[in-house]
Amino acid sequence: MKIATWNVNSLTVRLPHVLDWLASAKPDALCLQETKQEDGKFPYDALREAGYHAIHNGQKTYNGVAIISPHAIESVSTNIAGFEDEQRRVISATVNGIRLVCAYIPNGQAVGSDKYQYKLQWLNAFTSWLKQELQQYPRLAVLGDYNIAPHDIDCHDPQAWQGQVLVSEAERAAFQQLLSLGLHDGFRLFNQDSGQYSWWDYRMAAFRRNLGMRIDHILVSDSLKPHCQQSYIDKSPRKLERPSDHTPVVLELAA
DNA sequence: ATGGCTTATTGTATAAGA
Repeated sequence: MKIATWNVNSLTVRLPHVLDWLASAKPDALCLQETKQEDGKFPYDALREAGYHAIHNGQKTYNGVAIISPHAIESVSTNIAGFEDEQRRVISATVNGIRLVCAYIPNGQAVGSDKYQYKLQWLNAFTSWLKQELQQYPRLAVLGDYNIAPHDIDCHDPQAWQGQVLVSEAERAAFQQLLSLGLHDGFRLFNQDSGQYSWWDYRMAAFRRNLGMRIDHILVSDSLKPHCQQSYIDKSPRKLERPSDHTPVVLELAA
């Protein structure tokens, strides 16, 4: 079972990259964030022709999340139960007996801003909700763009970024709260190196210089952890023409 | 040097991302 997450920064623009990546990587499930389109514009037909089922929770211009799989996608739910939110940031479903939560966690813009407060409130609601989801679905993975670099080694310049959004103490504490539910950073089960990033700014030739952040993560539950076999960041789509600023993160589990 | 680039919008500049 190969699962992956990718913030595509507009599926309208990135559909060719997604179809190419599906064909070469052959994931059992791919979670997308920032599709930036309403459900009526989602490319169900193109994906079906490529052999994939898909579910989408979208909106115009911003946000939007999807799960794509060649297998049956069951027990679909959207958003965070009990949390009023106009923004389409969560979709969940069961594939091959594994509960997949696809999440686009708010960016937060700047520490102390209204959007930062929203991010922290959102994370609080998300964590409370996931605690219940884990009881119902012990075999669970949370895949997405967390907009949090959990540790200094996940940031190319921790000194310059100290206290800023994506790395602030409150955001990192919220990430640790998620882990305290019995979740584990899938990538770090296999790789302890610094310089391992999933996002690079479009500006400053950041990708070429590897000035990035590791903010896209796959968290796995206690029950799934023993089945994890490998995890890696696939930088190849970031090298294409007109890439997303994020690149896929992959986790492989024993069948 | 607080910018640089990319996307979407009913645009011809602005907002947002991270």
